[in-house]
Amino acid sequence: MLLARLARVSREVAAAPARSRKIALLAELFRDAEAEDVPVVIPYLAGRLPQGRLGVGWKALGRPVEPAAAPGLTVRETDARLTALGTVSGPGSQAERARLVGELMGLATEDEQRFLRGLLTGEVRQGALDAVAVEGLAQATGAPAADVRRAVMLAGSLQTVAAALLADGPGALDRFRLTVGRPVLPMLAHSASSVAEAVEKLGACAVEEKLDGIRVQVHRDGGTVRVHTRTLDDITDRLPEVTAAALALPGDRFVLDGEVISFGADGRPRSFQETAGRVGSRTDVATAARAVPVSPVFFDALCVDGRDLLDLPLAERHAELARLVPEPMRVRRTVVSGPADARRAEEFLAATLGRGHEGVVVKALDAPYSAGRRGASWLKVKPVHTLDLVVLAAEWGHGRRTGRLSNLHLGARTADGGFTMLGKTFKGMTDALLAWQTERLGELAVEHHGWGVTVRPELVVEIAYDGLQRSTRYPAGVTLRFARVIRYREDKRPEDADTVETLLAAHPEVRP
DNA sequence: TTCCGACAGTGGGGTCGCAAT
DNA sequence: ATTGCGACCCCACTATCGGAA
Repeated sequence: MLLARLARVSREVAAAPARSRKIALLAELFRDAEAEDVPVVIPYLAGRLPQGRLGVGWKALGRPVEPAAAPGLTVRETDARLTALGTVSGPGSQAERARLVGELMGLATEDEQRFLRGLLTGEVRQGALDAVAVEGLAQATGAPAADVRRAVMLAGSLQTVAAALLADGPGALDRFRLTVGRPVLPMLAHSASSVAEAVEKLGACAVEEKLDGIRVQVHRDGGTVRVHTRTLDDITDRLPEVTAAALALPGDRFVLDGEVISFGADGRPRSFQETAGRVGSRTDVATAARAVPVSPVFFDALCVDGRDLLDLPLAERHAELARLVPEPMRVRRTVVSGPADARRAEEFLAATLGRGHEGVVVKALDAPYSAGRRGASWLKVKPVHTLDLVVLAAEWGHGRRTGRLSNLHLGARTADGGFTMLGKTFKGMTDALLAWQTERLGELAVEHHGWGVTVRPELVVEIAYDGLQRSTRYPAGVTLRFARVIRYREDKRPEDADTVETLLAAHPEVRP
């Protein structure tokens, strides 16, 4: 199959607003793909490369290359060239990668170049990723969409399921069961603004402490342990403590879900930055482990003694977890019978925050483990802080925000009457707000740049954030975590904005 | 008919590893 | 030795479609 066909379908998918139309377009393409092309066609139209990321970003893409006049690239040749590109390393590799990318682009038409750039940067912007591709695959093969989706979650891979399905038909889906050693996509949580709201929605529930670390899925099959991240990356080699802990448990074949976090000598959790730095270290793991030892803390069991627990209610899965994993290696929790009991949940949240943790996750006791989904039966609750800050600049948006000033530079007042930048945010804006701020900031602009505008520091905006973290990028030595816009405060003047001093005083645990 | 669940898009900051300077 | 890029951790929020209620 020619790459040009994929590029054209991708453009049509992007242009079709209806999800059903996107699915139909993908299904048609998948039906026409030859068996050898399937392992490439499916991920490409789901906006991903089968090889994963190749070390090519905007810089390596470089200057535009003169496009080919007529399409000639096949899907298979493209894939072969990108596979070769992915193996390049060592001195001179950046230039070599750029050369190979340029060579490939030179063989591609303008349409194909656009598609390839999207794939390489991970931004195809066609309004369809894995979920829509799954529906398309189901339609192309006549298999029930729910069954295909479930197989993908259990396989942790769309292309594995696609290849099996197109080769052997819907019967192949039965092969995809929870298997120790093969990671499944983890269940995720929605947010709730308060514990009371969460308990109101869920009824009888468990309230568990939310640790600010790295999500892990741990598989043990006899003497073999594998540790995977939320995106199913294998990080076993970086976390010897987790392997040791899993091997010490009184079970032979199990899959556990939990968090890895580092505790300080005082028993309190270290900052997310410290834990993440440790988990990210892979060159000298032994040294990193001495400096920042980590502990696994589990909250769910997907499989125990080889028995699949996914469809059991949380209450039963937790009973299995408690049988296998001793107390200190489990997340603290309390069980609440319903809204009438919500005060106990509030107290538990307060105690959890007092221990230095991030918040809680409220989970319905009767809910199964919805692998790969952001189920409504898990609700996280974290305290939110707010500040009044001043807009110092704004950047032009991309995609659907093209032509709008989007990303705001946020400043806090300093003692000398000036402002210091604390970070940026693009979150929390409606289309109407984007239009309004584009207009208003245009009026306040003092300098126009390619990236946006700097403005007179006059507009006050109320910002929500999750906490402070240390920063080497910003002059105050701190930055806001997960900053988002609540609303503009036109009733406030810049001299009413919050100061760096009050901000630092509110977060004594963070020292710039 | 209205409501709501699921998705995709739009980017944020930090840290590490690696190659280039 | 330092700098810059890319990958991958953490993530919030809005718009939209389409099925559920």
